[in-house]
Amino acid sequence: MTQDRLLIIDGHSLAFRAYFALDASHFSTKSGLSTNAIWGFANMLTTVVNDEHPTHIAVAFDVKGGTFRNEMLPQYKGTRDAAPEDLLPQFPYIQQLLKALGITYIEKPGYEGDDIIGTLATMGSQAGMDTLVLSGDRDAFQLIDEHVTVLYPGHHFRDLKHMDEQAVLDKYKVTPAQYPDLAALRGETADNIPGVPGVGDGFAAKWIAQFGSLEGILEHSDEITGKKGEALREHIDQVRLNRKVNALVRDIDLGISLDELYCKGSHLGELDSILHTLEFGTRTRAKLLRAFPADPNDTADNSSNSSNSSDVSEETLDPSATAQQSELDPRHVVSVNVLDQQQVSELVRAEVQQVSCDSWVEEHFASLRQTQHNDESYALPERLDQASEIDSHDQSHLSHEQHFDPTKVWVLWATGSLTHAQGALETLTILAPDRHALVLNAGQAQSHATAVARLLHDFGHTCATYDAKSQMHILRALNSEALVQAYQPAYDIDLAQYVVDSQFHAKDLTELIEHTFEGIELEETQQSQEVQGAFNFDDIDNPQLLTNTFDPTPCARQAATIASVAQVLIPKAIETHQLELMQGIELPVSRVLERMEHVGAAVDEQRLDSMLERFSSEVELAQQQAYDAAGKTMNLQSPKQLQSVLFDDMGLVGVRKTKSGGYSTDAQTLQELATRYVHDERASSFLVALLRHREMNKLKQIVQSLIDEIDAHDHRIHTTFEQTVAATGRLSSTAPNLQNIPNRNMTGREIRSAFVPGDGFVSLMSCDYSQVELRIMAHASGDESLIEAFRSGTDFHRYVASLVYGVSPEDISADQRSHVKAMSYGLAYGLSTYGLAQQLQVSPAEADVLKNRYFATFGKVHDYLERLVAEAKTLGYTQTMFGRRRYFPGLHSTNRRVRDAAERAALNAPIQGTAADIMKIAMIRADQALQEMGARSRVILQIHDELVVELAAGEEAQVEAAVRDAMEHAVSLDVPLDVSTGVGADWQLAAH
DNA sequence: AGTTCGTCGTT
DNA sequence: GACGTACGACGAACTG
Repeated sequence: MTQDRLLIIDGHSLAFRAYFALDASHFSTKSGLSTNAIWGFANMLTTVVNDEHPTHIAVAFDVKGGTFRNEMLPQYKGTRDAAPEDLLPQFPYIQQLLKALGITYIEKPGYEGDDIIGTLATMGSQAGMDTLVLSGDRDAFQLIDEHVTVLYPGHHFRDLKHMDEQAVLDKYKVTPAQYPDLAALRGETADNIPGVPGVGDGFAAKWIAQFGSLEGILEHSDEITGKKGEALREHIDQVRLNRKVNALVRDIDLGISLDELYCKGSHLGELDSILHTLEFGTRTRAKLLRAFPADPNDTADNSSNSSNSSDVSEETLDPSATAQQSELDPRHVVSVNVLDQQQVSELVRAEVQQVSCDSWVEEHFASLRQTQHNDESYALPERLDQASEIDSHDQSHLSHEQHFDPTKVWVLWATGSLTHAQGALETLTILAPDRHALVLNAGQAQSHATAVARLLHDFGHTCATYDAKSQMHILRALNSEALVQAYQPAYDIDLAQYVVDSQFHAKDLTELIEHTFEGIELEETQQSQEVQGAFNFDDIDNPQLLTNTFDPTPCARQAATIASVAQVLIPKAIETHQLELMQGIELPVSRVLERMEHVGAAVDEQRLDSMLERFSSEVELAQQQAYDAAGKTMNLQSPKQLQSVLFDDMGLVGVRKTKSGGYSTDAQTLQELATRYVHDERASSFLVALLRHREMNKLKQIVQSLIDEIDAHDHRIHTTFEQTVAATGRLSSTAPNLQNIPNRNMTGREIRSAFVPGDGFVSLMSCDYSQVELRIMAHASGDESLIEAFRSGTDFHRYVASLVYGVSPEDISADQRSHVKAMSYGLAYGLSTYGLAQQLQVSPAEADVLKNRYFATFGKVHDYLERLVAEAKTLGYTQTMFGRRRYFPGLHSTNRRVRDAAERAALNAPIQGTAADIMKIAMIRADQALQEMGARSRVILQIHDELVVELAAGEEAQVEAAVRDAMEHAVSLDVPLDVSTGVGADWQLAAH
C-alpha cells in the first residue's frame, strides 16, 4: 500500500534529549519519580506523529550490556556520561506508555537500538514503504534511500530536518551509502571515536570523490600529500576500525513483521492508568488521544477506566480552576499565556493612531491602578531556603519574595545601540498589562521621558525587561535624571535565567527565547488572543515628530516575547527560591554596575603609550636573542613552531603533553627545561630569551588592549561587567578585561600605575577583603580553631601554621608559613596532594603530611568540604549563603576526569559564590551610602574581592569609613570580615 | 570569516 | 591517567 508510512524512532536518543531539555525539578510525581523524560518523550512523539501521520510505528531501545562494538573499540562511547540516575527509572514508564498508545517497541540483547533501526529501515524500504527514521545519530544517514528519510533534530527539537538523498549530498557532498566512509575519516566526538586529526567533512568528502570509497582512499593513501596525507597514513588502522563500528547491522532477525507495527490505537484503560501513575493531567491525555485515538476494538475493562478518568476530570473540570492551577504548576507551564515570535507576529497588528500618552496609559494601566493600593501580589514574606551548611543572620537587605501575577506584568523595552557603555535610544515600547503596546520613536521618547518615569514610579513593581543594565545605558540617552532614578524594574529575564540556571548563558534575547521555549509546546489559549495591537502615537504638541519612519511591529513583538519569557522564568525562579536573589541582589547591583560602566576609569594615556613602547622594545630584544640562540628565525608566538625548534632541532626531551598530542611549551615547562639543560648553552639561552619574550609580549598585549579601549570623548576606559556569565555568581569584565591587570610582579604591576583619578578627583582608594573565602569556610564549617584564628586578629597564616605544626607563632619559619598559606588557599579549590606538592615544589609525601596535619587541626573544615560535595551529589546542586544555586550534572558522570572536575567545582562554587554574594551586597551598600552622604566620590571598579573608588577632594576620611563599613558589615558571620584600604595617586600606589 | 587550541593574566 | 576554581584576550592554525 502506497499510503503506508513507517516511523522508526530511536527511543534512547529521544528520551535523553527530552531529559536534558526539561528541568527534572519541574516534573515529578508526589512520590518523587522524575517524569521529565517521559513527558518530553510523549510531547516530542505526538509532535512528530501530528506532523508526519505515520500508519506504522516502532520504537527501538538499547539493552543493558555491551554490544559487539565495545569488543572492537573499548573506548566506544567512552566520553558519554552515564545516564543520570533519575533518567533510567523513566524508561519502563516510557515503554508502558508506548504500549498503552498501541505502539510497538523493540529491544534486542547484543545489539544497539541503531541496529534495530537499521533492520527495520531496510525492511521498510524493501517493502516499498515510505519510511521515516527519527534519530539524533548521524550514523543513521547510511540508511537513507529513495524510500527512507531520516528526521534529524537540529538545535531546536521542533525543527526536524528531513534528510533524504539530496539533503545528504548537499550537506556532505557524498551519497548516503558513502556517508559511513566519511564519518570514519572524520570521527565522532560524541561517541569518543577519534578520526584523522585535521580532517573534517570537507577533506573527507574530497577524498571520497577522488577515490570513490574509503577502500580506494586507503589503497592510494601514499598519493595524498601534505600534513593531512601524513595524518591519514598514521591513523589508517583507526579509520578501518571506525568503519567497522559505524556500519549498522541491517539484517537482525527481529521475529516481527511490518504489519505488526500498525498503530491500532490506544488502550484507554492502560493509558489512564499510566497517566494517573505519572500524575499527568487531562491536557496531556487529550493531546495523546488526538495523536493516537482509542482503538475502537479495544473494549476490554471499560469499567475500570471510567473510575480512573473521572478521577482525573474531577480536578480539572472547572476551566477557570485549570487556568489558575496551570500558572502555578510548572508541569502545565504549556498552558500559560505563552507566545512565541510567530504567534505574536500573527496577533500584533500595527495601527498608527493619534493618541496622547497620558490617556493611553490611563486606559491600559487602569487595572493596575485599581489594585495599586490593595495589591495581593505582595504576599507574606517567605524565608529564604538555605543550605543547611551555611546560615546567614542578616538578610534584611533582601526584599520579600513575591507571588507572581502574570496579568499584572508589563514591559518597558528600549532599542538602540551601545558602545563604550554609551547608549543611544532608537525606540521605546510600553507593553501594557492588557497586551496593548505603545511604540515611541526617539523624539517621542525624549519628550515623554518624565511620563515614562512616572509610569515606572507607579508600576515599577510589576515591570519586566531584558538586560536591565543595558536598558539603563540606553535610557540615559534621554537625559532625564528622573527616568534614571525611577528605572527599577521588578523582573529582568536575563537575570532570571541566570539565577535559575547560571550554567546556561544566552548571548542575546533571541537565544534566551529559544532556550526558554525549548521542549515546551505552545498551545493557543484565549489569553493570547488578548494581544490586540501595537499602536504608535504621534505627539500632537510636536508636529515635527509626526512622521513615523519605522515599523513599530517588531518592537511590540519583542516586548510581548519578553512578557512571555517572564511568564515562564519568574515562576521557575520562585519555585527554586531564586527570586529574592534576583530582586534583592542582582537587580540592585546591576544599577551600581551600570553607573560604574558609565563613569569608567581614567587612565594616563602618555604613561600607557610609553609603557607600550618600552615593552615593545623588550619584546624585540628578547626575540633577537632567541633567534641568535636558535640560529634561525621563527614565530615565537607559535607553539607549533616552538615545538619543532625545542624538541626536534635542539633535541630536548619534552616534559608534558598537550591535549592534542604535542609537547607543551608553557612557561612551567620552559622553566623546567631551563634547569634541566642548564649546561646546554644554546638551549638554555634560547629558553631564557623565550621566557622573557613571553612575559614582555603579554604585558605589551595588555597595554595595547587598554589603549584600544580608551574612549575618545572622555579619555576614560569603560569596561563592561558581565553579570550573567560566571556560573559561580562572580562578575566578569570585558572590553577591556580590567579584572586581570597584572599584580604579581613589579614589571606587570606597573600597568596599574596608569589608572589615575580623573579630572576633578584627587586620588584612588583600593579596598579589599582579606581572606574572604577562608572566612566563609570558617563560618560555614563552624570550626572553632579556624574561627579563633580569625578572631585573634594576628598574622593569620602564621597563627594557623603554629596550630598545624604545634609550635609557637614566633618559631614558624618562612617556609612553614608559606606552605600553610598555600594549603589554606588550595582548600577552596579542591586541591589534590599532587597539586599541592607541585605548587610547593616538595615531594607528594611531604605534601600529604602537611595535608593530614592540617585536617587534623581543622577537622570541621574537612567535614564541611566533604559535606558540600555529598550534598551536591544528592541535591544535584550547591547553594551559597544567599541561596544562589549552581547545578552539577557532571557529578554523576562515569568519566572520572569529568566527575573529579565536577567535584572540585561543587566544592568551590558555594564558597566562591558566597564571596561573590557578599561583595555584591557590599557594592549595593557602598553605593547607597555614598549617595546618601552626597559624596562625589564613586566606586569605579570591582575585582572580585576589591573595590576601587575614585576620591573627590576632602572626602577621603568619610568615604573610607563608609565603604569600609559597607564591606565589613555586608553580612554578619561568626568571624569578622576584614577590609584593608589604601589611598594613592594611582591604582598601584593605592595598594596596601 | 569563524572556530578551536594553547598560552597566560587575574582572583 | 590525571592531579586548583572562575574568567577573558590574544595569536596561530585550521575550518569553511
